[in-house]
Amino acid sequence: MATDVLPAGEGFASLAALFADRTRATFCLALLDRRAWTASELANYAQVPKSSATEHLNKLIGAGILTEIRQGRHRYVRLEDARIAELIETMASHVEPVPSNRRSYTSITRDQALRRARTCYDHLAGDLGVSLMNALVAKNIINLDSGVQLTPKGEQDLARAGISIERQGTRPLIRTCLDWTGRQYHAAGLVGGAICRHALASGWVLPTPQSRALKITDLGVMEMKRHFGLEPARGERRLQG
Amino acid sequence: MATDVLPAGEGFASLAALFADRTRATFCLALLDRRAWTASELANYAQVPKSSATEHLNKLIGAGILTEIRQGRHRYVRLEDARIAELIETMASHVEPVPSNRRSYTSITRDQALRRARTCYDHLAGDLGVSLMNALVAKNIINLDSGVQLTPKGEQDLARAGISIERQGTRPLIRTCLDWTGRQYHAAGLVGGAICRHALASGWVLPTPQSRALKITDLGVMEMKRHFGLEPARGERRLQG
DNA sequence: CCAACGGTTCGGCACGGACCGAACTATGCA
DNA sequence: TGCATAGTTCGGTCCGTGCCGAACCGTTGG
Repeated sequence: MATDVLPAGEGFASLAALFADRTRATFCLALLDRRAWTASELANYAQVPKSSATEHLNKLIGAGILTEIRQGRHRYVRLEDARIAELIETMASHVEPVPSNRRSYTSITRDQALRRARTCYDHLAGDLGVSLMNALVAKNIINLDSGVQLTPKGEQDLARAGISIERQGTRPLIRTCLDWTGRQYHAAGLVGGAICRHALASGWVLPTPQSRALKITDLGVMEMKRHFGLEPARGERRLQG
Repeated sequence: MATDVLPAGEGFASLAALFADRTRATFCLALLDRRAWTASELANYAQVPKSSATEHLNKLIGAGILTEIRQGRHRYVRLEDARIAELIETMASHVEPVPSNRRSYTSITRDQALRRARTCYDHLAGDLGVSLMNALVAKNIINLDSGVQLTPKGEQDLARAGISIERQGTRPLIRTCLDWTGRQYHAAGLVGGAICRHALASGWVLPTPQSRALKITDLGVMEMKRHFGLEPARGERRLQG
């Protein structure tokens, strides 16, 4: 009869429509790596203007597929939860050629490199940035008792390592900056910048041609252990935030 | 880099697009009951013209979501396989209000009624039609040795039950007709029509107002058991084809 | 203060695709 | 044969929505 209540074809179709766009689908597949990506990174990855990315992200966030974390002028997004990730993986596994939610080798290694160590503005990020942050706290170079602050002892320790902090301008001495994962922080501000500059200048890390990824040298491993008590982030070391 | 191979956002989006239409979504949810539906039934169910239904079915079949079974002028479709059904159920379970892939009570009971017994053209279908067919074979009223044929004994048995078969026109004496499930057959042709006519005339089954569903009466249960050895299809009796 | 940069808003454009009616084909039955 | 019905094809219309550029906003750092 015409008055029958139809099953939720409406809602079902709406859900599917979220993924029925090439760009949004590309976003979601990229986000399967469970990292938090910035809007620009996704836009660049999917080859669309930032304005388009914004619109797509609004839809996906509004529908509860993604969550956002605002961090200064950055907008990090990631998959809402494990259920969503599973849904996307299930759907992706039905795609013809190969159940490939895995990516190309170069893509994987590039991601791993970025995840391990990279620059963020002018400071260190990635696993390296996060564990450096932890080490600085452990060694009482900075403390988190009220906000985040450089300790007098910390300033001496840094100076002994060859890193002098020149107070200048309005830039805060030290700031926390949200890492890619969206769960952990690394050090920014004057201190973060100074450490990064020194690490590059001293050959602790090497820049990579077309990327923000950094390569940690043997010298870097040694020196960072000596000055900051930093353990090398070998293999798949995991840190909880 | 611009030359990077993007993950299969393309195929992923195409898959999602299949479900991103209200009508196709309604079809798929309806088909979750695993029955084979005809194109007209789906069109009627989703309240769209048959021409639209045809187009949607072509897409879904072309994409491997549905399979079709052509039966005379009917086009039965059902979900391709269990994997597809699971995919749809997974997606449907993410739809907001309630993980409702179940349907309204009236809808369920109407389905059950139709599933149990109904007319198909002028003959009996549904569980009743299928088990009647089986009973007719068991009692050697018809045999399936070469095609399907009415036996001389069968013709006498039917006459004794008050059902006389008048050979007339070009309509075949007996035919098989694919049932809703797409797996089993019931009896059509002159014999099928005569049995159905007699069942209605004798009060073995009662028609239903706005539906092709039939209600089996106590008399019908008794008589069909007596004449055809038909066991009453109580409760959820399942028959394998 | 200014410059640089990440992100947003807005308006216009264009394309896809869902819808529908009407004519047509094919099957089943009299 | 003819009639009724299931399904298909075709053409036209219309709406949604993805895309993009340009101007704008807010944060960061100098």
